[in-house]
Amino acid sequence: MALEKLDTKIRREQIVEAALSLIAAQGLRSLRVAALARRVGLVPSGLYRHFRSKQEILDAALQLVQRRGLDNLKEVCATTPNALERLKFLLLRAIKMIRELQAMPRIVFSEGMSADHPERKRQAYVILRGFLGAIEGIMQEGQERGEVRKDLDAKSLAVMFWGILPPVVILWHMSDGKFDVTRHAERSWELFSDAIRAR
Amino acid sequence: MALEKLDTKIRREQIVEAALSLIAAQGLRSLRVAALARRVGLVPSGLYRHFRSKQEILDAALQLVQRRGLDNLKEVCATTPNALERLKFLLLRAIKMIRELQAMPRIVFSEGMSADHPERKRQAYVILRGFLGAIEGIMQEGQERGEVRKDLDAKSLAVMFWGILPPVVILWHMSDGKFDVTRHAERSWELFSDAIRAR
Amino acid sequence: MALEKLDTKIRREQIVEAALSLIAAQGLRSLRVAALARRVGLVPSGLYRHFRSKQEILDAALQLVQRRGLDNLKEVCATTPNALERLKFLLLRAIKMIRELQAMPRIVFSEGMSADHPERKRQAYVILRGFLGAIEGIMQEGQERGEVRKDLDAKSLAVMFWGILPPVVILWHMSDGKFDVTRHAERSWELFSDAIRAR
Amino acid sequence: MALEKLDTKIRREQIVEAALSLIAAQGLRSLRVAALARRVGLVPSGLYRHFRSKQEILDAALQLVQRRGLDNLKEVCATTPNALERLKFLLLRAIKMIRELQAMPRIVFSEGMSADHPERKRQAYVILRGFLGAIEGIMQEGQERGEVRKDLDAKSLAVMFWGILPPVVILWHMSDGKFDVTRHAERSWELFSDAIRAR
DNA sequence: TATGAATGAGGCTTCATTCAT
DNA sequence: GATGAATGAAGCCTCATTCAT
Repeated sequence: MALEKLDTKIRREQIVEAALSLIAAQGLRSLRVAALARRVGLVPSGLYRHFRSKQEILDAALQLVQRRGLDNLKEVCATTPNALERLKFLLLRAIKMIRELQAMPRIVFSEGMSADHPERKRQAYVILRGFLGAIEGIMQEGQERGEVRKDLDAKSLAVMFWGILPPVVILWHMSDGKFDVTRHAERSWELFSDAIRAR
Repeated sequence: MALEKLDTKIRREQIVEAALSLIAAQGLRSLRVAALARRVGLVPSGLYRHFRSKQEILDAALQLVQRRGLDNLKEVCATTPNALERLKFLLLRAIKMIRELQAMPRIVFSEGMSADHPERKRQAYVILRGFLGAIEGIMQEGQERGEVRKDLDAKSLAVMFWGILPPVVILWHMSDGKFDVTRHAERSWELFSDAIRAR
Repeated sequence: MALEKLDTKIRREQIVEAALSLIAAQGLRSLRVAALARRVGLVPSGLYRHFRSKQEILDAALQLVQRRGLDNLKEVCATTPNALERLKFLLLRAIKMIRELQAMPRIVFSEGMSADHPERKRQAYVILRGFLGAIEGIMQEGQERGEVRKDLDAKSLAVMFWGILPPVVILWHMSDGKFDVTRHAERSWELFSDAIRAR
Repeated sequence: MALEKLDTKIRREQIVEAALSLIAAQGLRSLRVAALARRVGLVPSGLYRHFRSKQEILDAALQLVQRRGLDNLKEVCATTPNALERLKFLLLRAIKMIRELQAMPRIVFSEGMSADHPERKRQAYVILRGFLGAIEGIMQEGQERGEVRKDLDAKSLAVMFWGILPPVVILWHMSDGKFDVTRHAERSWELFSDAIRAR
């Protein structure tokens, strides 16, 4: 219908964005190239001019997720040197992204990840470890700066911090958005930050 | 091949168990009736003597998950009246079940849940809320008995407690079992129980 | 359940009768051995003690239909020597049988007849021709006895007479029994008998 | 094999035509999408580009049958105002169509009609009643114009006239085309038209 | 004689992908 | 760059039938 011919670079972005959005809505395994094509105003076969396969689109989506996450981290770190503040901002951003772009966590938790292609599962794990490493860095800095208790393992704390997200996402999804994620995240954060704050 | 004829009651158990196991390994959406049949030494159509459809198998799996969870709760509550001890035991049991029967969380988080049949999504949510309610009850009792801080909302605490599990499961799965779930769960528990313990 | 062990002869009759009844209700192609078995209080595999295959049951049903038809003819012919009266009685009996045992026409018209096994199609044709032949005989006698017009071909008249039935059955079936078959058959008969009556 | 790509409009026609032809040959219940696809030089899944399901193909076939029947009626009515002539032409056309496109009656009589989807049975009945209504109209006009006996019910006459067809079709089919339909139809018509002609 | 578990062929449909236009 | 027809693999399920008990 549209028959609007767009540059491949623009198309690739559109497609990946649409993929993320659909994954957010329905999960990775439910992603159909037909639905994806429709979303960008194309016909299924049209996608194959821009990507060699569905897999390639998924790979690109994963990379986008990584890039966004890292951008988030960078921006947050630029805002304040305080570890607890950084973490709080990070959490808020993540929560906001859950609403806007729920795909981010879903693409990472997704079962499709493993079943289809162990390759991508590994890749997702690498990405996740990257995040965890970055958070661990923040934790360590916080310990060095006397903001975070030193008797706790920075690595464990990083996992715990990140761990606030999954249950929130799950409840958000299972309750069809009725569960108040922001409130719960805030309460979790209060308890958690109180518990790890250096006294 | 096998042609070992077994009673339908036994077969049903086998099949549900196998389904849970496959879901644990590959996710709900990846569950194929062919694989399931092979697992129990049957031909695909053979399953249909014992269940009317794949859906029915999934329903049975969900019910089994629920039953096991409730049994866990009951047994744990019978062991000790102390809220924090109950929760700790509950967590340990859950962690053990993650190893044995990782399907339990996955069948609940699964994206397939929603996409395929909203019916089952709702059902899963009901089950989850049942657990959360039970945990909330334990928390309240704990507050009344002076074991748990009274300035925190029991409902939120229940969600937070349950929330220890999802990240653990995810990491366990993504790391192909290399992530040390027990250790992490214990550390999370220590931090959490310290934070909520009445002073 | 029943586990009532019955003589094979009785069972065979039961089964054929049930087959006819089911065919009457749903058509030949829709006949399932599971349904058939249930109808006689047996389990599917139980049928195979009495018949070697579904085909054999169908063959037996066809033969029963033939036998009943011939019995009808014989009885009617015994009642009166008058051709038109014989035909009228025959028609009334057939109509009554459509209600009671609609299978008779259906098994003959059935599409399954041809598709599955040309053998049976041929057989059904033989049976039908037998009936038509008998009716033709009645017509000829009627012509000889001066009851039926002699300028018409007895064979054609036989087909026309028999031809009253199919549309009646079709309408009966399509209208879910709401179409008044008796009335229509009577009117058809009046017109037809008037038209062929010797003047 | 063929890999001849054809326009969807053409394909739809081809497919419906092929469906009608296969139904004519083997009956509605015997229609397999594999056979249908082979007939039009496609692979089974190829049909699904042009129709959403087998049901849809069947619906289209039914509509085609209706359209053809109505076209017939219209053309015949345009030829002559005389009721008996109209009916005769109509019969001849129908007989010709039985040869060409025997599916037309079969799709209407089919048992599959009822068993599979009561919806379609109802639809077929509506179509049939449409025809019967049209024929009734012709009869009434004929009565008004003094061509047809007024002492007979137009509705009944319509059913009787239409009723000439089913036995003809059945015999044609059961005899594998050896039964001379044209001759029989002509004789039936003579008897019938004589009987209803106003004197 | 009857049961019920098991089989294998075959049915409809979905979906990622290819290819000529 | 985009379309739309076609493909083939794979998925779920039905059903007649066999066989040990």
